Amino acid sequence: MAEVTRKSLTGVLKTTADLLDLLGQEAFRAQAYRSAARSLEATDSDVADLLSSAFAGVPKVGKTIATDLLAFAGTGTFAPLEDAASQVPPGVLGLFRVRGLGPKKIRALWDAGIDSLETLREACRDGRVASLKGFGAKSAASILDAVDFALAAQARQHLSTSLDISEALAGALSGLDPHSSGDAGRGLDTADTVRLTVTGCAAEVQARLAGVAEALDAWEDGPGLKGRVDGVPVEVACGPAETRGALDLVYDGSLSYVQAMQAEAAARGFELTGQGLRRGGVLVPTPTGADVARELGLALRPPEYREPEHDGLWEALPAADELVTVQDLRGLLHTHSVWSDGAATIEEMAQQTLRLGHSFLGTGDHSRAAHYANGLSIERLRAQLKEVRELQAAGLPLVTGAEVDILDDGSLDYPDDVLAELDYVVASVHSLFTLDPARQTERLIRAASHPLVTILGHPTGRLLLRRPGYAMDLDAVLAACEASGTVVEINANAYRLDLDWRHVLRWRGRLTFAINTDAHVPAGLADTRYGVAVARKAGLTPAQVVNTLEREEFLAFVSRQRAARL
DNA sequence: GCCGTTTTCGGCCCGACTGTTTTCAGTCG
Repeated sequence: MAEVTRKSLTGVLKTTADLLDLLGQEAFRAQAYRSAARSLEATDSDVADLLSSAFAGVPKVGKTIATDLLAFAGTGTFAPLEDAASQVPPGVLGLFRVRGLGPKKIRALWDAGIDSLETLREACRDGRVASLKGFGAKSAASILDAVDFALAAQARQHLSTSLDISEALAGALSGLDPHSSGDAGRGLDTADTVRLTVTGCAAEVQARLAGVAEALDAWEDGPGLKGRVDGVPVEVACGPAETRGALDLVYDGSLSYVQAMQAEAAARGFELTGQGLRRGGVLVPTPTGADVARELGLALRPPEYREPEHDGLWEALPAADELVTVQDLRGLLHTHSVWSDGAATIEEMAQQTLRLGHSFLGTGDHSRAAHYANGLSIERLRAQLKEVRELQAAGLPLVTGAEVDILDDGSLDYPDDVLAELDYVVASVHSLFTLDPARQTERLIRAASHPLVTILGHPTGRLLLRRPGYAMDLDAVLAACEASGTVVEINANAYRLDLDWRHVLRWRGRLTFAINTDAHVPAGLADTRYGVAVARKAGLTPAQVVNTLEREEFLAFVSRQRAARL
Protein backbone atom coordinates (compact mmCIF):
# COMPACT_ATOMS: atom_id res chain seq x y z
CA MET A 1 0.00 0.00 0.00
CA ALA A 2 0.97 3.61 -0.33
CA GLU A 3 2.57 5.27 2.68
CA VAL A 4 0.23 6.75 5.31
CA THR A 5 -0.04 10.52 5.32
CA ARG A 6 -1.67 12.98 7.68
CA LYS A 7 -4.42 13.21 5.11
CA SER A 8 -5.03 9.45 4.97
CA LEU A 9 -5.11 9.28 8.79
CA THR A 10 -7.60 12.13 9.13
CA GLY A 11 -9.51 10.78 6.14
CA VAL A 12 -10.30 7.40 7.72
CA LEU A 13 -11.27 9.13 10.97
CA LYS A 14 -13.69 11.51 9.24
CA THR A 15 -15.22 8.79 7.11
CA THR A 16 -15.69 6.63 10.19
CA ALA A 17 -17.48 9.52 11.90
CA ASP A 18 -19.83 10.00 8.94
CA LEU A 19 -20.65 6.29 8.87
CA LEU A 20 -21.29 6.09 12.61
CA ASP A 21 -23.67 9.04 12.34
CA LEU A 22 -25.40 7.35 9.42
CA LEU A 23 -25.76 4.09 11.33
CA GLY A 24 -27.46 5.99 14.14
CA GLN A 25 -24.81 5.38 16.75
CA GLU A 26 -24.45 7.74 19.67
CA ALA A 27 -23.55 11.14 18.23
CA PHE A 28 -20.70 11.74 20.65
CA ARG A 29 -18.91 8.63 19.47
CA ALA A 30 -18.85 9.93 15.90
CA GLN A 31 -17.85 13.33 17.23
CA ALA A 32 -14.88 11.72 18.99
CA TYR A 33 -13.49 10.49 15.65
CA ARG A 34 -14.05 13.93 14.15
CA SER A 35 -12.28 15.62 17.07
CA ALA A 36 -9.36 13.23 16.73
CA ALA A 37 -9.08 14.10 13.02
CA ARG A 38 -9.15 17.81 13.78
CA SER A 39 -6.52 17.37 16.46
CA LEU A 40 -4.23 15.50 14.06
CA GLU A 41 -4.62 18.30 11.53
CA ALA A 42 -3.64 20.81 14.18
CA THR A 43 -0.53 19.10 15.54
CA ASP A 44 2.84 20.18 14.28
CA SER A 45 4.53 16.78 14.65
CA ASP A 46 5.16 14.92 11.39
CA VAL A 47 3.49 11.60 10.70
CA ALA A 48 6.59 9.50 11.35
CA ASP A 49 6.95 11.00 14.84
CA LEU A 50 3.26 10.53 15.56
CA LEU A 51 3.46 6.86 14.67
CA SER A 52 6.71 6.15 16.52
CA SER A 53 5.32 7.82 19.66
CA ALA A 54 1.96 6.02 19.29
CA PHE A 55 0.25 9.43 19.24
CA ALA A 56 1.38 10.13 22.80
CA GLY A 57 0.31 13.59 23.92
CA VAL A 58 -2.02 14.22 20.98
CA PRO A 59 -5.27 15.58 22.44
CA LYS A 60 -8.47 13.69 21.54
CA VAL A 61 -6.53 10.63 20.38
CA GLY A 62 -7.02 8.09 23.18
CA LYS A 63 -5.89 4.53 23.56
CA THR A 64 -8.52 3.00 21.25
CA ILE A 65 -8.05 5.36 18.32
CA ALA A 66 -4.25 5.33 18.68
CA THR A 67 -4.14 1.53 18.57
CA ASP A 68 -6.48 1.37 15.57
CA LEU A 69 -4.50 4.06 13.69
CA LEU A 70 -1.21 2.23 14.29
CA ALA A 71 -2.78 -0.93 12.88
CA PHE A 72 -3.99 1.13 9.90
CA ALA A 73 -0.45 2.37 9.27
CA GLY A 74 0.79 -1.21 9.26
CA THR A 75 -1.97 -3.02 7.40
CA GLY A 76 -3.95 -0.37 5.55
CA THR A 77 -7.08 -1.39 7.44
CA PHE A 78 -8.79 0.85 10.00
CA ALA A 79 -10.97 -1.54 11.96
CA PRO A 80 -13.79 0.84 13.03
CA LEU A 81 -14.13 2.00 9.41
CA GLU A 82 -14.20 -1.55 8.05
CA ASP A 83 -16.89 -2.48 10.56
CA ALA A 84 -19.09 0.47 9.71
CA ALA A 85 -18.48 0.38 5.95
CA SER A 86 -19.53 -3.26 5.73
CA GLN A 87 -23.03 -2.16 6.72
CA VAL A 88 -23.40 0.63 4.11
CA PRO A 89 -23.45 0.55 0.28
CA PRO A 90 -20.36 2.38 -1.06
CA GLY A 91 -22.33 5.01 -2.98
CA VAL A 92 -24.17 6.21 0.11
CA LEU A 93 -20.99 7.74 1.51
CA GLY A 94 -20.87 10.04 -1.52
CA LEU A 95 -24.14 11.62 -0.39
CA PHE A 96 -22.26 13.36 2.44
CA ARG A 97 -20.76 15.64 -0.21
CA VAL A 98 -24.21 17.07 -0.99
CA ARG A 99 -24.85 20.34 0.82
CA GLY A 100 -27.96 20.25 2.95
CA LEU A 101 -27.78 16.50 3.52
CA GLY A 102 -26.71 15.20 6.92
CA PRO A 103 -26.82 11.74 8.44
CA LYS A 104 -30.56 11.72 9.14
CA LYS A 105 -31.64 12.74 5.65
CA ILE A 106 -29.09 10.45 4.02
CA ARG A 107 -30.45 7.60 6.11
CA ALA A 108 -33.99 8.40 4.94
CA LEU A 109 -32.85 8.44 1.30
CA TRP A 110 -30.94 5.19 1.72
CA ASP A 111 -33.99 3.54 3.29
CA ALA A 112 -35.91 4.62 0.19
CA GLY A 113 -33.41 2.78 -2.01
CA ILE A 114 -31.39 5.86 -3.05
CA ASP A 115 -27.75 4.84 -2.60
CA SER A 116 -25.57 7.00 -4.88
CA LEU A 117 -25.27 10.53 -6.29
CA GLU A 118 -26.56 9.27 -9.64
CA THR A 119 -29.67 7.58 -8.22
CA LEU A 120 -30.29 10.65 -6.04
CA ARG A 121 -30.24 12.87 -9.12
CA GLU A 122 -32.78 10.62 -10.82
CA ALA A 123 -34.99 10.52 -7.72
CA CYS A 124 -34.97 14.34 -7.47
CA ARG A 125 -36.05 14.57 -11.12
CA ASP A 126 -38.80 11.96 -11.06
CA GLY A 127 -40.44 13.29 -7.90
CA ARG A 128 -39.54 10.45 -5.53
CA VAL A 129 -37.50 12.71 -3.24
CA ALA A 130 -40.25 15.34 -2.99
CA SER A 131 -42.72 12.68 -1.90
CA LEU A 132 -40.55 11.32 0.92
CA LYS A 133 -41.56 12.13 4.50
CA GLY A 134 -39.54 15.11 5.72
CA PHE A 135 -38.74 16.26 2.18
CA GLY A 136 -40.72 18.47 -0.18
CA ALA A 137 -40.59 20.16 -3.56
CA LYS A 138 -38.21 22.89 -2.37
CA SER A 139 -35.87 20.33 -0.80
CA ALA A 140 -35.86 18.23 -3.96
CA ALA A 141 -34.96 21.26 -6.08
CA SER A 142 -32.14 22.46 -3.81
CA ILE A 143 -30.81 18.90 -3.42
CA LEU A 144 -30.77 18.52 -7.21
CA ASP A 145 -28.67 21.68 -7.53
CA ALA A 146 -26.33 20.44 -4.80
CA VAL A 147 -26.04 16.98 -6.40
CA ASP A 148 -25.10 18.51 -9.75
CA PHE A 149 -22.46 20.60 -7.95
CA ALA A 150 -21.10 17.52 -6.14
CA LEU A 151 -21.00 15.43 -9.33
CA ALA A 152 -19.09 18.17 -11.14
CA ALA A 153 -16.73 18.57 -8.18
CA GLN A 154 -15.93 14.90 -7.64
CA ALA A 155 -13.59 14.73 -10.61
CA ARG A 156 -11.44 17.60 -9.31
CA GLN A 157 -9.08 18.19 -6.36
CA HIS A 158 -8.01 21.27 -4.46
CA LEU A 159 -4.71 22.88 -5.47
CA SER A 160 -3.24 21.85 -2.09
CA THR A 161 -4.08 18.17 -2.63
CA SER A 162 -2.70 18.25 -6.16
CA LEU A 163 0.55 19.91 -5.11
CA ASP A 164 1.03 17.53 -2.15
CA ILE A 165 0.71 14.54 -4.46
CA SER A 166 2.80 16.19 -7.14
CA GLU A 167 5.60 16.82 -4.66
CA ALA A 168 5.47 13.25 -3.35
CA LEU A 169 5.80 11.95 -6.90
CA ALA A 170 8.56 14.43 -7.72
CA GLY A 171 10.50 13.15 -4.71
CA ALA A 172 10.28 9.60 -6.03
CA LEU A 173 11.34 10.80 -9.49
CA SER A 174 14.31 12.94 -8.39
CA GLY A 175 17.14 12.87 -10.89
CA LEU A 176 14.71 12.70 -13.81
CA ASP A 177 14.11 16.47 -13.63
CA PRO A 178 10.46 16.17 -12.53
CA HIS A 179 8.23 19.14 -13.32
CA SER A 180 4.76 19.84 -11.91
CA SER A 181 2.61 20.13 -15.00
CA GLY A 182 -1.09 20.37 -15.84
CA ASP A 183 -3.66 22.44 -13.97
CA ALA A 184 -1.78 22.48 -10.64
CA GLY A 185 1.49 23.36 -12.36
CA ARG A 186 -0.25 26.45 -13.78
CA GLY A 187 -1.50 27.32 -10.30
CA LEU A 188 -5.17 26.71 -11.12
CA ASP A 189 -7.43 26.57 -8.02
CA THR A 190 -8.56 23.00 -8.72
CA ALA A 191 -7.16 20.24 -10.90
CA ASP A 192 -8.61 17.10 -12.46
CA THR A 193 -5.52 14.93 -12.86
CA VAL A 194 -2.15 15.45 -11.18
CA ARG A 195 0.35 15.67 -14.03
CA LEU A 196 4.15 15.59 -14.07
CA THR A 197 6.70 15.53 -16.83
CA VAL A 198 10.15 13.92 -16.57
CA THR A 199 13.15 13.16 -18.73
CA GLY A 200 13.48 9.38 -19.01
CA CYS A 201 11.74 6.25 -20.20
CA ALA A 202 8.48 4.70 -19.05
CA ALA A 203 10.15 1.62 -17.55
CA GLU A 204 12.29 3.74 -15.25
CA VAL A 205 9.32 5.86 -14.14
CA GLN A 206 7.36 2.68 -13.43
CA ALA A 207 10.18 1.30 -11.28
CA ARG A 208 10.47 4.57 -9.32
CA LEU A 209 6.76 4.84 -8.62
CA ALA A 210 6.20 1.30 -7.36
CA GLY A 211 4.91 1.71 -3.80
CA VAL A 212 4.11 5.39 -4.31
CA ALA A 213 1.27 5.18 -6.82
CA GLU A 214 -1.31 2.43 -7.27
CA ALA A 215 -2.75 0.84 -10.39
CA LEU A 216 0.15 2.02 -12.55
CA ASP A 217 -0.41 1.46 -16.27
CA ALA A 218 1.45 2.47 -19.39
CA TRP A 219 -0.39 4.84 -21.72
CA GLU A 220 -1.75 3.34 -24.89
CA ASP A 221 -0.65 6.35 -26.94
CA GLY A 222 2.80 7.77 -26.28
CA PRO A 223 5.31 7.32 -23.48
CA GLY A 224 3.89 7.83 -20.00
CA LEU A 225 2.12 6.21 -17.10
CA LYS A 226 -1.16 6.70 -15.34
CA GLY A 227 -2.19 5.56 -11.91
CA ARG A 228 -3.68 6.76 -8.64
CA VAL A 229 -2.40 8.22 -5.36
CA ASP A 230 -4.91 8.33 -2.48
CA GLY A 231 -7.60 7.74 -5.10
CA VAL A 232 -6.54 10.79 -7.14
CA PRO A 233 -5.67 10.14 -10.80
CA VAL A 234 -2.04 10.90 -11.67
CA GLU A 235 -0.19 10.95 -15.00
CA VAL A 236 3.53 11.10 -15.61
CA ALA A 237 4.60 11.94 -19.16
CA CYS A 238 8.17 11.12 -20.12
CA GLY A 239 10.54 11.42 -23.04
CA PRO A 240 14.16 12.04 -24.05
CA ALA A 241 15.90 15.36 -23.34
CA GLU A 242 15.68 16.57 -26.96
CA THR A 243 11.86 16.51 -26.86
CA ARG A 244 11.43 17.71 -23.28
CA GLY A 245 10.46 21.27 -24.28
CA ALA A 246 7.58 20.04 -26.43
CA LEU A 247 6.59 17.53 -23.75
CA ASP A 248 6.38 20.25 -21.07
CA LEU A 249 4.48 22.64 -23.31
CA VAL A 250 1.87 20.06 -24.30
CA TYR A 251 1.28 18.64 -20.80
CA ASP A 252 1.38 21.99 -19.01
CA GLY A 253 -1.78 23.05 -20.89
CA SER A 254 -4.25 24.61 -20.85
CA LEU A 255 -5.95 22.66 -23.62
CA SER A 256 -6.95 25.81 -25.50
CA TYR A 257 -3.43 27.24 -25.23
CA VAL A 258 -1.87 24.00 -26.49
CA GLN A 259 -4.32 23.79 -29.37
CA ALA A 260 -3.52 27.38 -30.31
CA MET A 261 0.23 26.63 -30.21
CA GLN A 262 -0.29 23.51 -32.33
CA ALA A 263 -2.25 25.54 -34.87
CA GLU A 264 0.50 28.19 -34.96
CA ALA A 265 3.06 25.41 -35.43
CA ALA A 266 1.08 23.83 -38.27
CA ALA A 267 0.76 27.22 -39.97
CA ARG A 268 4.57 27.39 -39.97
CA GLY A 269 5.03 23.86 -41.32
CA PHE A 270 5.73 22.17 -37.95
CA GLU A 271 4.00 19.44 -35.99
CA LEU A 272 3.93 19.94 -32.21
CA THR A 273 3.08 16.95 -29.98
CA GLY A 274 4.21 15.48 -26.68
CA GLN A 275 6.67 13.40 -28.70
CA GLY A 276 8.48 16.49 -29.91
CA LEU A 277 8.54 19.30 -32.46
CA ARG A 278 8.89 18.05 -36.04
CA ARG A 279 9.26 19.70 -39.44
CA GLY A 280 8.62 17.47 -42.44
CA GLY A 281 8.75 14.49 -40.10
CA VAL A 282 12.23 15.42 -38.88
CA LEU A 283 12.70 16.02 -35.15
CA VAL A 284 13.79 19.54 -34.18
CA PRO A 285 15.58 19.25 -30.80
CA THR A 286 13.82 21.41 -28.17
CA PRO A 287 15.14 20.76 -24.64
CA THR A 288 12.96 23.54 -23.18
CA GLY A 289 9.63 25.21 -23.87
CA ALA A 290 11.53 28.38 -24.75
CA ASP A 291 13.30 26.43 -27.52
CA VAL A 292 9.94 25.43 -28.97
CA ALA A 293 8.75 29.04 -28.92
CA ARG A 294 11.98 30.26 -30.54
CA GLU A 295 11.77 27.70 -33.37
CA LEU A 296 8.19 28.80 -34.02
CA GLY A 297 9.03 32.50 -33.72
CA LEU A 298 6.43 32.94 -30.97
CA ALA A 299 6.55 34.47 -27.50
CA LEU A 300 6.18 31.91 -24.70
CA ARG A 301 3.48 32.66 -22.17
CA PRO A 302 4.36 32.12 -18.51
CA PRO A 303 2.40 29.06 -17.28
CA GLU A 304 0.32 31.37 -15.04
CA TYR A 305 -1.04 33.16 -18.10
CA ARG A 306 -2.12 30.18 -20.20
CA GLU A 307 -5.86 30.19 -19.48
CA PRO A 308 -8.41 31.36 -22.05
CA GLU A 309 -9.07 34.37 -19.77
CA HIS A 310 -5.53 35.59 -20.53
CA ASP A 311 -5.98 35.55 -24.31
CA GLY A 312 -5.35 38.98 -25.80
CA LEU A 313 -4.36 40.26 -22.37
CA TRP A 314 -1.24 38.53 -21.20
CA GLU A 315 1.31 40.57 -23.09
CA ALA A 316 0.22 43.65 -21.15
CA LEU A 317 0.56 41.87 -17.80
CA PRO A 318 3.78 41.98 -15.73
CA ALA A 319 6.53 39.50 -16.61
CA ALA A 320 6.73 36.36 -14.48
CA ASP A 321 9.74 37.64 -12.51
CA GLU A 322 7.81 40.76 -11.53
CA LEU A 323 4.89 38.85 -9.99
CA VAL A 324 4.40 38.63 -6.23
CA THR A 325 6.04 35.69 -4.42
CA VAL A 326 5.64 34.14 -0.97
CA GLN A 327 8.94 35.74 0.07
CA ASP A 328 7.54 39.17 -0.77
CA LEU A 329 4.88 38.81 1.95
CA ARG A 330 6.10 40.59 5.10
CA GLY A 331 3.01 40.43 7.29
CA LEU A 332 0.63 37.51 7.73
CA LEU A 333 -2.72 39.09 8.53
CA HIS A 334 -6.10 37.54 9.41
CA THR A 335 -4.92 34.66 11.60
CA HIS A 336 -6.69 32.84 14.44
CA SER A 337 -5.49 31.64 17.82
CA VAL A 338 -6.78 29.75 20.86
CA TRP A 339 -8.54 32.98 21.83
CA SER A 340 -11.30 31.97 19.36
CA ASP A 341 -11.24 28.79 17.25
CA GLY A 342 -7.53 28.44 16.49
CA ALA A 343 -5.37 25.63 17.87
CA ALA A 344 -2.24 27.60 18.78
CA THR A 345 -1.36 30.59 20.93
CA ILE A 346 -0.58 33.97 19.42
CA GLU A 347 3.03 33.44 20.44
CA GLU A 348 3.21 30.09 18.61
CA MET A 349 1.63 31.59 15.51
CA ALA A 350 4.08 34.51 15.60
CA GLN A 351 7.09 32.25 16.03
CA GLN A 352 6.01 30.16 13.03
CA THR A 353 5.51 33.35 10.99
CA LEU A 354 9.12 34.34 11.67
CA ARG A 355 10.40 30.81 10.94
CA LEU A 356 8.73 30.99 7.52
CA GLY A 357 10.72 34.16 6.79
CA HIS A 358 7.93 36.72 7.16
CA SER A 359 8.38 39.68 9.46
CA PHE A 360 5.16 40.17 11.45
CA LEU A 361 1.85 38.55 12.42
CA GLY A 362 -1.56 40.18 12.53
CA THR A 363 -4.05 38.70 14.98
CA GLY A 364 -7.56 38.28 13.63
CA ASP A 365 -9.76 36.23 15.93
CA HIS A 366 -13.54 36.01 15.58
CA SER A 367 -15.88 38.63 17.01
CA ARG A 368 -18.66 38.03 19.52
CA ALA A 369 -21.43 37.08 17.06
CA ALA A 370 -19.43 34.01 16.02
CA HIS A 371 -20.56 31.91 19.01
CA TYR A 372 -19.77 28.62 17.28
CA ALA A 373 -16.16 29.78 16.89
CA ASN A 374 -15.77 31.05 20.45
CA GLY A 375 -15.82 34.64 19.24
CA LEU A 376 -14.43 37.30 21.57
CA SER A 377 -16.62 39.53 23.70
CA ILE A 378 -15.38 43.10 24.05
CA GLU A 379 -13.95 42.21 27.45
CA ARG A 380 -12.07 39.21 26.06
CA LEU A 381 -10.87 41.25 23.08
CA ARG A 382 -9.38 43.81 25.49
CA ALA A 383 -7.76 40.99 27.47
CA GLN A 384 -6.27 39.72 24.21
CA LEU A 385 -4.95 43.20 23.39
CA LYS A 386 -3.26 43.21 26.79
CA GLU A 387 -1.59 39.89 26.00
CA VAL A 388 -0.46 41.20 22.62
CA ARG A 389 1.11 44.25 24.23
CA GLU A 390 3.03 41.99 26.60
CA LEU A 391 4.23 39.85 23.68
CA GLN A 392 5.23 43.01 21.80
CA ALA A 393 7.17 44.18 24.83
CA ALA A 394 8.93 40.82 24.78
CA GLY A 395 9.99 41.51 21.21
CA LEU A 396 7.40 39.73 19.05
CA PRO A 397 6.43 41.72 15.94
CA LEU A 398 2.63 41.81 16.06
CA VAL A 399 -0.21 43.99 14.89
CA THR A 400 -3.64 43.73 16.49
CA GLY A 401 -6.79 42.99 14.56
CA ALA A 402 -10.00 41.03 14.50
CA GLU A 403 -12.14 39.22 11.95
CA VAL A 404 -15.35 41.07 12.70
CA ASP A 405 -18.68 39.60 11.62
CA ILE A 406 -20.78 41.59 9.19
CA LEU A 407 -24.25 41.57 10.77
CA ASP A 408 -27.62 41.21 9.01
CA ASP A 409 -27.83 44.85 7.96
CA GLY A 410 -24.17 45.34 7.04
CA SER A 411 -23.21 46.89 10.37
CA LEU A 412 -20.27 45.44 12.29
CA ASP A 413 -20.17 43.23 15.36
CA TYR A 414 -18.10 45.66 17.49
CA PRO A 415 -18.89 49.35 18.07
CA ASP A 416 -16.66 51.91 16.37
CA ASP A 417 -14.77 52.90 19.52
CA VAL A 418 -13.69 49.26 19.97
CA LEU A 419 -12.75 48.86 16.29
CA ALA A 420 -10.64 52.00 16.59
CA GLU A 421 -8.53 50.33 19.27
CA LEU A 422 -7.34 47.76 16.70
CA ASP A 423 -4.45 48.27 14.30
CA TYR A 424 -6.55 46.81 11.46
CA VAL A 425 -9.97 45.24 10.89
CA VAL A 426 -11.08 42.39 8.61
CA ALA A 427 -14.85 42.34 8.03
CA SER A 428 -16.37 39.02 6.93
CA VAL A 429 -19.76 37.40 6.39
CA HIS A 430 -20.43 34.21 8.37
CA SER A 431 -24.24 34.17 8.42
CA LEU A 432 -27.30 34.67 6.20
CA PHE A 433 -25.73 33.22 3.06
CA THR A 434 -29.08 32.98 1.34
CA LEU A 435 -30.21 36.57 1.65
CA ASP A 436 -31.80 37.83 -1.55
CA PRO A 437 -29.13 39.21 -3.89
CA ALA A 438 -30.13 42.87 -3.64
CA ARG A 439 -30.05 42.85 0.17
CA GLN A 440 -26.83 40.84 0.23
CA THR A 441 -25.18 43.36 -2.10
CA GLU A 442 -26.40 46.27 0.01
CA ARG A 443 -25.17 44.55 3.18
CA LEU A 444 -21.67 43.98 1.80
CA ILE A 445 -21.42 47.48 0.33
CA ARG A 446 -22.30 48.96 3.70
CA ALA A 447 -19.64 46.89 5.46
CA ALA A 448 -17.00 47.52 2.78
CA SER A 449 -17.66 51.26 3.07
CA HIS A 450 -17.34 51.36 6.87
CA PRO A 451 -14.65 53.92 7.80
CA LEU A 452 -12.83 51.49 10.10
CA VAL A 453 -12.79 48.41 7.85
CA THR A 454 -9.31 47.74 6.49
CA ILE A 455 -9.96 44.52 4.56
CA LEU A 456 -13.06 42.78 3.21
CA GLY A 457 -12.54 39.08 4.15
CA HIS A 458 -13.33 36.12 1.83
CA PRO A 459 -15.58 38.38 -0.27
CA THR A 460 -17.83 35.77 -1.93
CA GLY A 461 -17.96 33.07 0.77
CA ARG A 462 -17.44 30.27 -1.71
CA LEU A 463 -15.97 26.93 -0.71
CA LEU A 464 -14.23 25.35 -3.68
CA LEU A 465 -15.84 22.08 -4.83
CA ARG A 466 -18.40 22.46 -2.02
CA ARG A 467 -20.55 25.54 -2.41
CA PRO A 468 -20.74 28.59 -4.67
CA GLY A 469 -20.47 32.07 -3.16
CA TYR A 470 -23.49 34.01 -1.95
CA ALA A 471 -25.76 35.43 -4.62
CA MET A 472 -24.97 39.15 -4.97
CA ASP A 473 -23.63 41.78 -7.36
CA LEU A 474 -19.91 41.25 -6.77
CA ASP A 475 -18.85 44.07 -9.10
CA ALA A 476 -20.97 46.54 -7.13
CA VAL A 477 -19.29 45.40 -3.89
CA LEU A 478 -15.80 45.65 -5.42
CA ALA A 479 -16.67 49.11 -6.75
CA ALA A 480 -17.55 50.10 -3.17
CA CYS A 481 -14.14 48.79 -2.06
CA GLU A 482 -12.50 50.89 -4.76
CA ALA A 483 -14.46 53.98 -3.73
CA SER A 484 -13.61 53.66 -0.04
CA GLY A 485 -10.07 52.33 -0.44
CA THR A 486 -10.96 49.06 1.25
CA VAL A 487 -8.46 46.26 0.69
CA VAL A 488 -9.90 43.06 -0.83
CA GLU A 489 -8.78 39.75 0.60
CA ILE A 490 -7.40 36.90 -1.44
CA ASN A 491 -8.12 34.21 1.13
CA ALA A 492 -5.27 31.74 0.66
CA ASN A 493 -6.98 28.79 2.32
CA ALA A 494 -6.97 26.15 -0.43
CA TYR A 495 -10.61 25.37 0.27
CA ARG A 496 -11.60 29.00 -0.37
CA LEU A 497 -9.20 30.87 -2.70
CA ASP A 498 -11.64 33.74 -2.43
CA LEU A 499 -11.53 36.22 -4.28
CA ASP A 500 -11.24 34.04 -7.40
CA TRP A 501 -8.26 34.92 -9.64
CA ARG A 502 -10.55 35.69 -12.56
CA HIS A 503 -12.14 38.55 -10.60
CA VAL A 504 -8.76 39.70 -9.31
CA LEU A 505 -7.55 39.79 -12.92
CA ARG A 506 -10.54 41.93 -13.96
CA TRP A 507 -10.13 44.34 -11.03
CA ARG A 508 -6.33 44.57 -10.89
CA GLY A 509 -5.15 48.16 -11.02
CA ARG A 510 -8.32 49.45 -9.37
CA LEU A 511 -8.00 47.65 -6.02
CA THR A 512 -5.41 46.80 -3.41
CA PHE A 513 -5.37 43.17 -2.26
CA ALA A 514 -4.22 41.28 0.83
CA ILE A 515 -3.06 37.65 0.60
CA ASN A 516 -4.30 36.24 3.92
CA THR A 517 -4.03 32.67 5.18
CA ASP A 518 -6.94 32.74 7.66
CA ALA A 519 -4.71 30.18 9.47
CA HIS A 520 -6.17 28.35 12.47
CA VAL A 521 -2.99 26.29 13.12
CA PRO A 522 0.72 27.15 12.66
CA ALA A 523 0.96 24.86 9.61
CA GLY A 524 -1.81 26.93 7.98
CA LEU A 525 0.55 29.91 7.75
CA ALA A 526 2.24 28.17 4.81
CA ASP A 527 -1.00 28.39 2.82
CA THR A 528 0.34 31.69 1.45
CA ARG A 529 1.61 29.68 -1.54
CA TYR A 530 -1.97 29.03 -2.71
CA GLY A 531 -2.99 32.66 -2.35
CA VAL A 532 0.16 33.71 -4.17
CA ALA A 533 -0.79 31.33 -7.01
CA VAL A 534 -4.11 33.21 -7.29
CA ALA A 535 -2.37 36.58 -7.28
CA ARG A 536 0.14 35.50 -9.94
CA LYS A 537 -2.55 34.24 -12.28
CA ALA A 538 -4.15 37.66 -11.90
CA GLY A 539 -0.88 39.44 -12.73
CA LEU A 540 -0.36 41.08 -9.33
CA THR A 541 2.98 42.63 -8.39
CA PRO A 542 4.10 43.21 -4.77
CA ALA A 543 3.00 46.86 -5.00
CA GLN A 544 -0.62 45.75 -5.37
CA VAL A 545 -0.55 43.53 -2.26
CA VAL A 546 -0.79 45.39 1.04
CA ASN A 547 0.88 42.74 3.17
CA THR A 548 4.12 43.05 1.24
CA LEU A 549 4.58 46.16 3.41
CA GLU A 550 6.76 45.98 6.50
CA ARG A 551 5.01 46.41 9.84
CA GLU A 552 5.50 50.17 10.24
CA GLU A 553 4.56 50.79 6.60
CA PHE A 554 1.43 48.70 7.03
CA LEU A 555 0.37 50.67 10.11
CA ALA A 556 0.96 53.89 8.17
CA PHE A 557 -1.15 52.51 5.31
CA VAL A 558 -4.07 51.89 7.70
CA SER A 559 -3.70 55.38 9.17
CA ARG A 560 -3.84 56.95 5.72
CA GLN A 561 -6.81 54.77 4.77
CA ARG A 562 -8.73 55.84 7.89
CA ALA A 563 -7.77 59.51 7.51
CA ALA A 564 -8.95 59.59 3.89
CA ARG A 565 -12.42 58.55 4.97
CA LEU A 566 -12.98 61.21 7.61
C1' DG B 1 -14.62 7.49 22.03
C1' DC B 2 -12.18 11.04 24.98
C1' DC B 3 -11.57 13.47 29.09
C1' DG B 4 -11.09 14.57 33.89
C1' DT B 5 -11.75 13.32 37.66
C1' DT B 6 -16.07 13.48 43.18
C1' DT B 7 -11.00 7.03 40.07
C1' DT B 8 -16.17 5.18 37.50
C1' DC B 9 -19.00 7.72 34.86
C1' DG B 10 -21.31 11.95 33.16
C1' DG B 11 -20.60 15.52 29.90
C1' DC B 12 -19.22 16.48 25.38
C1' DC B 13 -21.06 24.25 21.75
C1' DC B 14 -25.14 26.11 20.49
C1' DG B 15 -27.98 29.71 18.14
C1' DA B 16 -30.05 30.57 13.68
C1' DC B 17 -32.05 29.27 9.64
C1' DT B 18 -34.82 26.37 6.35
C1' DG B 19 -38.48 23.73 4.97
C1' DT B 20 -41.24 20.92 6.73
C1' DT B 21 -44.50 20.66 9.70
C1' DT B 22 -48.93 21.86 12.58
C1' DT B 23 -44.87 22.56 16.81
C1' DC B 24 -40.17 20.97 15.08
C1' DA B 25 -36.21 18.19 13.01
C1' DG B 26 -32.11 18.62 10.55
C1' DT B 27 -28.19 21.16 9.04
C1' DC B 28 -24.78 24.66 9.27
C1' DG B 29 -21.10 27.69 10.79
